[in-house]
Amino acid sequence: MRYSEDHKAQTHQRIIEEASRLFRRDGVGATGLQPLMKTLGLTHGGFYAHFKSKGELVETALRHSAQQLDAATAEIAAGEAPLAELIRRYLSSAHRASPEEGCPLPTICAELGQRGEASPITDEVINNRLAMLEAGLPGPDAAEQSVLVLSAMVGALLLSRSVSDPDLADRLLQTTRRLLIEQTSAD
Amino acid sequence: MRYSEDHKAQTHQRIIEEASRLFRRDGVGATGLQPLMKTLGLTHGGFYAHFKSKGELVETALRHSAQQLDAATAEIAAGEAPLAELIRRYLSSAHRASPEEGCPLPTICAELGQRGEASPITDEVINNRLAMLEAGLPGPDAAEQSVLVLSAMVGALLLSRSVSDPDLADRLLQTTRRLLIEQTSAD
DNA sequence: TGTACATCAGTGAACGCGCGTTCACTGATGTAC
DNA sequence: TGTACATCAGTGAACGCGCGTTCACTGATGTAC
Repeated sequence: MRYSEDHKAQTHQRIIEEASRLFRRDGVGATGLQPLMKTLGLTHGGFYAHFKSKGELVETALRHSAQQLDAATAEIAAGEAPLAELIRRYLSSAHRASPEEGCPLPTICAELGQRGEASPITDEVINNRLAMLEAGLPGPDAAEQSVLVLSAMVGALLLSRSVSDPDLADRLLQTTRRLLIEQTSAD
Repeated sequence: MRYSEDHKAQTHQRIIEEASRLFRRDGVGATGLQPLMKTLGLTHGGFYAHFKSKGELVETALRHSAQQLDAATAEIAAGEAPLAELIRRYLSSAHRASPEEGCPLPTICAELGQRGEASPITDEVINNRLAMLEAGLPGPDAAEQSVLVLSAMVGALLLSRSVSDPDLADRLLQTTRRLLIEQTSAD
């Protein structure tokens, strides 16, 4: 082989990681393969030595985002008051400002949802998030509450990111955060 | 003029209405001017007799969607238990199945939010929705509750539309609907 | 150890396509005489 | 009332561009002898 032993595997991984970031930041449609490869210091032709098509990369990158998210959540779950901490971080200004490192749901859902085909990965991500929330929720209706909490978190983050007035953006995030934390600890 | 008196005004309106539908259904980026004009039985060149650019149409069509939404909400507000009815309709299967006739927030936000510039129209739409919800909410913290309710509605609709398993889609919609209605009437 | 060869990750030009936009034009209508 | 002209909504070819994808190639490396 041309390069050192696992050079190809490393490049493969670098493509996935950068794609995972750009898809979340700009959306899948707005992320071109040419700019993506250029970012990695490569030319676009080489892409097809790694993936059959852009669609395959989308699938793989989305799965990568989901794994990354699960890892971050698991870390939080080890601490104390994990649910409140999870809500706090999800609805933080940091998460609002860095979609490329955060939850793929707000950015990706609207785009992949309606048009084309809805990938079963979305179901998987949502079910995972629901299960994690449910584990932290008290009471017999934890399963149902988890749906409301996830909806509110995704919705508030999405709205907050779309707004041009920074005060409104903060208010959306902070109010939802406060009410959700109150509500889930009081239950 | 070539055609009857207000022919141009009619065409102008037809472009806005069709664009308003397609932008909500497919997203702004995925809606081409050429297919749009073809749908109306026109050729694409004529578009620029009506709008300066696609961006101007986006602005206008979004405003149209917002007005349409306000009109529908005002109608509900005239009936009894308007808040519960509003939540019920927002989180209905009909709304899930017909994004082209519904709320522009889930489809449009993710796309227009981060990249490019966030239009102040989004702020306007969100502020309007918050005000309407607040009017229907009891208690002194109606303003804060309205933020949670809107976030949960938008989030649940978005997630429900992105999912491929119809049972999960229904569960997201129905659970959020039931909990929100319970919560807002108990308050 | 030194040379000849095979491998294959990455190169970069080229493809067809649809996009937003421009522009010279057409031709049915309303207006002027 | 009948004819000549001006208007301008809509036509359709053309533009440059970036997209996803293909493909003949290059050249540094590992392997065989």
